[in-house]
Amino acid sequence: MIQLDVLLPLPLNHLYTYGLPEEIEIPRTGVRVVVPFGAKKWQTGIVWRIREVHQTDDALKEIVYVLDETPWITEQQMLFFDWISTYYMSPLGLVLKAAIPSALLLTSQTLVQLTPEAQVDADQLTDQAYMMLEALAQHKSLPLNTLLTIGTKSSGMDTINHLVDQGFILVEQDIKEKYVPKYETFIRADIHQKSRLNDLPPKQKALFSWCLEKSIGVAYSIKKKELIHTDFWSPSAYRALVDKELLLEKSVRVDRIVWDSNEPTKPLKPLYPPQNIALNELLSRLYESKVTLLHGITGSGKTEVYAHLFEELLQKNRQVLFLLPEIALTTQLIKRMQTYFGDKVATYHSGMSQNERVEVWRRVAAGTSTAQLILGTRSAVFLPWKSLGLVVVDEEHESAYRQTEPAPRYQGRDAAIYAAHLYGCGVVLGSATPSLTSMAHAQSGKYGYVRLDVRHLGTPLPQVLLIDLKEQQLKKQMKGHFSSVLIDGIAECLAQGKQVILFQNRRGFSPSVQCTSCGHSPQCPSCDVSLTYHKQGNILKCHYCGFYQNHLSQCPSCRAPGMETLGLGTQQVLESFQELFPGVSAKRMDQDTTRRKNAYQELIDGFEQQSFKVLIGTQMLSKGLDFKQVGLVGVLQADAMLHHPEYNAHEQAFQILYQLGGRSGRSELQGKFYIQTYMPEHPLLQQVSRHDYAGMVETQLAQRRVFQYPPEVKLIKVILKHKSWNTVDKGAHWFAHQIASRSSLPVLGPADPAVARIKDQFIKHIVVKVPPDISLSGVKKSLSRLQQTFEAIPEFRSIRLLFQVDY
DNA sequence: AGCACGCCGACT
DNA sequence: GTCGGCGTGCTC
Repeated sequence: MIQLDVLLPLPLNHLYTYGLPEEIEIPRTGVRVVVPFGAKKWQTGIVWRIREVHQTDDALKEIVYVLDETPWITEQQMLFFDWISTYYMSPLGLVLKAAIPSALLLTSQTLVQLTPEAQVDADQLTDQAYMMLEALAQHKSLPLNTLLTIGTKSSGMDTINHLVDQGFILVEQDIKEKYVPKYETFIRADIHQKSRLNDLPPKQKALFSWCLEKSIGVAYSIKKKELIHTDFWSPSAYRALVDKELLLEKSVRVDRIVWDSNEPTKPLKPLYPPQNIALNELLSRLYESKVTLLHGITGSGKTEVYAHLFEELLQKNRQVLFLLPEIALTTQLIKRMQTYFGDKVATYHSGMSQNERVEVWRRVAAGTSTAQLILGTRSAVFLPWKSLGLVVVDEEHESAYRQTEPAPRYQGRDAAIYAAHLYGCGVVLGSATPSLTSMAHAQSGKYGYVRLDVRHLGTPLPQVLLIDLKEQQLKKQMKGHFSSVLIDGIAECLAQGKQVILFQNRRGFSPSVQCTSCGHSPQCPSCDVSLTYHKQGNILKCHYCGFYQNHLSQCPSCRAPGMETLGLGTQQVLESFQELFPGVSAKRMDQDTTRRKNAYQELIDGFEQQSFKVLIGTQMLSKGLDFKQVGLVGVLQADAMLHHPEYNAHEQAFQILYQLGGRSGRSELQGKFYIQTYMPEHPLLQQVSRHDYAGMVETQLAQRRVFQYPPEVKLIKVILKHKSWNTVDKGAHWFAHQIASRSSLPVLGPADPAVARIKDQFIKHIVVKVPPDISLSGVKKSLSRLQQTFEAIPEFRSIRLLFQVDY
């Protein structure tokens, strides 16, 4: 008997075994199957293993359908998914769910309908049963969930079961294929009917003659869409011609992702000598299938070097993965690649429709010449590569490569490195400010290191000025949150006709509000955070669970008037800016103003085309944007970044500030970079002011060594959540104690995270440090075992426990 | 993740 | 007495 081990896209840690009915042929591994799962549900899964066993097992449920002949999941992907699951301690089923376009997974919806010839005796029925049958009589068939809303809930299922027993209704599974191929209507004119042209009424005549001309020599060459846009279009005339069979329609399956451009591709730009040196070094390392760090400062032209690398591989018919932290921010980059490589370029990211994802998936699996160069976000590593030749991870230090919620909680950059290892190809990690971890690997020789440090246009690095807020306040030089130095700088810059960028790392109007008489600050009822004031709608909002309430001018606690806004957000910066510079056009860019589709691009385009002079925003501003006319970048308060409680706060602060500074002065003139701070003597800010990346690396790596943080040790975070504080607290202490007593590993916590309660769940963190001489996989195994023990304790059973590896 | 089952307080 | 809330356990 053949048994199939099936992987289901659910948070389950096991494969499920099914029998194969005799009439179904043995499928290949990696194909999709539909299996019964649970009481009355069908699920789509992937055949992971096939086994032949001698004794039959009647208790085993059987496969319902085999959906494919050719697998959607390759052998290499299976290995890769397995690695992700083990390394990041996430259920394999969730890796599958994250990896495969959901359109490939079917939905089962239980449908209920009346048995056609059933004789129903209405007197025998309960009211509920009667109402259900009535509803079914009207609708032919209804989903089970809909039917259950009729009458009282608790007895619904019983009633339905009863009706099934009596043979009045039928219950069936209706599996719908979610992936819908796209069809387009093509038209051709019947040339043999040309003689009838003159008998036609004018509208039809015009349309038909146009089509005739287009149809010469080529059948079905006219797209209906195209026809609609001509001057001859008339729906009624068209209908008439189709009815007379003068025009013939044909529906053709088309790809969604064709690059719709007739522009021929352009040759690559020639490289400057330093770029050429970097390219040659990268090429020589590439074929050793190693990881190389390309450390290229802002403006050094890394992208052109990548393009030359891509060309080299595309010519050899190899596939290339170009990973980007966020695709929304990279329209310029995609366009640039398309002008070089045309339809070889395809994108893959969460913003695409599921159907588009499937199209890309198919092409990558088939190894077609279109979609050979994939520009994608982290999920693109899961594609079914056929001949992967190179992975480039741009801005490798970006935290957006890490997925934290939901599981699998993986690091896209590191996953890409493992994938490259699996497919036997090289990796290039690019950044102007490489992560400390990558830098440490480069120093130890584990990674290759290529430096590209000449700004090819000769633009000098910006001049950095640290503005001491304490001193400015003493001298009464502050106007709101702007120091006079900054104001003067902005005024001078604007006078020169240049643009200004202002950075404030917080969204909303201000982080919180507080009563001036009793100090009361409205809190979220479900999370341990103060509500944030949003001027739009005059509301207080929770950034964690979305709760909001009206902002009251009277204190809800002491009834005194005078609720004051605290702290500083982008909205407030914009307002004070406009008070200081009336008439100067300014806009803000943060999550609130860019949530709408295309809003981000519109802002960027507007700023680029100088339709406004000042851009005020959050972190988003530091990401690879290229504005030619920015003369000054100002940071309103650098201190909050440095006080962040994460172990890598300083590394991240440096990266953000350094990249921000790079936005200033991109053409021949030196830009200005003003940073307001209460701690101008802070070593990290000093390093920022000297553009001293190397110094920052040295200091921070030394600190990490002393305090035992990555890359010195590996970190695993254990997160516990429960609605009762007592329960999580007990559970977290138990867990931390067990790790400490069963191993010699350093354990931090249990500790409260910055926000200790979200959506009514109390949260505790435990951090396990794994030194290099201890097996990481061994530690993970014991943690998983400990989790099982933990979950067997009744008191702790309802605590949600999850792991974050290399966070 | 769903979904059923079972236990318990709140109402016609 | 039923209704519906949620906590718990299972899915080959």
